[in-house]
Amino acid sequence: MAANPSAPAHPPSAAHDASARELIAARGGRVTRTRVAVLEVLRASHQPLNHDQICSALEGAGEHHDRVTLYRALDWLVEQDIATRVAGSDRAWKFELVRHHGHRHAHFHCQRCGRVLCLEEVEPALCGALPSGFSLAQAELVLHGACADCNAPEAGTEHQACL
Amino acid sequence: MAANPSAPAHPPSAAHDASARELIAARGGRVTRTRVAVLEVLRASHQPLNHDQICSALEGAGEHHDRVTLYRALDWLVEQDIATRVAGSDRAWKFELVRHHGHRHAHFHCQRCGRVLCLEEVEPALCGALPSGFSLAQAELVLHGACADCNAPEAGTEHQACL
DNA sequence: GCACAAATGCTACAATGTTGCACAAATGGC
DNA sequence: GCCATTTGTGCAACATTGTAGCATTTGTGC
Ligand SMILES: [Mn+2]
Ligand SMILES: [Mn+2]
Ligand SMILES: [Zn+2]
Ligand SMILES: [Zn+2]
Repeated sequence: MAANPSAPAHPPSAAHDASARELIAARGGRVTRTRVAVLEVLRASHQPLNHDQICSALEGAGEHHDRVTLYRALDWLVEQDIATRVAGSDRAWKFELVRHHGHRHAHFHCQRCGRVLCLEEVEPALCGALPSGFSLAQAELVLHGACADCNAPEAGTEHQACL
Repeated sequence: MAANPSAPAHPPSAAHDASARELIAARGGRVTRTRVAVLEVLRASHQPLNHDQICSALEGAGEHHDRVTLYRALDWLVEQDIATRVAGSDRAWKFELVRHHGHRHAHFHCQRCGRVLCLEEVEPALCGALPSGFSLAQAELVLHGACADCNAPEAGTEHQACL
C-alpha cells in the first residue's frame, strides 16, 4: 500500500469505495470494513456469488473477514435491498447487487461448469394463469443447461468452476 | 395385519403398493421396504416433500427408516426419473413423483405458511431469448407470494406448515 | 475525547447431506 | 427351498452451510 497521504489510497476502485460507503451510510447503517469490502466484491462481479466465493475473493486480496460477520453483512445488504439472494444449485445462497431497481432477470445454471450467470435480457414469465386467491410477489426463473463457453467446440480450457 | 392368505394384505393401497413394486423392479432395482414406502408417500402427496416430511410421514405410520437409507432411496428414485428434486425455499431439497412424463410445471412458494405447491397449470416461459451458444435443458420457475388459504380473510386457522 | 448503540469475533450448535464399511437381504439359478 | 452373488442397509463419523449467545470492539454524534 502506498502511504502517500496526498493521493487517493486506491486508484481505480476509489470511486467505487466512496459510493459504497455512501450507499451504506444512506441506509443508516454503520460503515464497517466488512460491509464495504463485501459491497466492493459484489459490485466487481457480474455473476451471483456465494458466501464461500466472497470469502475467497477477500482472502485473495489479503483481507481476512470473520465467517459469521460476512453472513451478517450479507443479510444486512439483503435487508436493505442493496443485494438479493439467488437460490443456488447446491444448497448455498448466492448474492448479487440490485443494479437496476425493480428489474427482475432470469439466471442460468450451467450443468457443466457449475456457474450461475445472470441473463439480464430474460425475464420470468408464466404460461397459464395463477389459481384464484393466490397473489404473486415475485417470480424466480432458473434455466439449466450448458453455457456458451462449455458448448464451444474448442475445448482445451476446462471452464470448471471459474469464479 | 389380517393374516388371511386369500385376501390382499393391505386393502386400499394394495394397487398402489403393487405398482410401486412393479415400477421399482421395472427399473432393475431391488424392491426394498424403504423404496416402496417412500414411493407410496410421494404418491399420496400432492405437493413436493422434503426429507424430513417424508421421514415424519413414515414415522407417523409406525414405520422407522434410517435417515441415510432414506436419502439414498430418494437419490435412486431421482436417478431413475421416477421422482424429481425441487429446490426449496429453505435449503432442503423437496421431492415429488414425475406424474406425467415430460410435463414441467411451476411451483408456488407461500411466504406466509411456507408451503410449496405444484401449479400443474402453469408452465415456465421466458420473455426474451437465450444468448447464442447457450443450450437449455430445463426451465425451473418458482413463484413467491401468498397462497389462497393464507389470503382467505376467515383467519382462525393458522395454515402454518400443514404438511 | 466520550458515551452508547451497533457490529464484530468468538464458540457452540443446528440442519442437511455424504462417505466408508461391516452386515443384511433381495434375486436368480439350482 | 437353498446358496451365491450382488445390491442395499444401518451405523458412526464427517462435511457444508448457516444461526444463536454473549463479551468485546468500533463507528457515530455530541
Ligand atoms: Mn442476476
Ligand atoms: Mn410439482
Ligand atoms: Zn458452463
Ligand atoms: Zn400459505
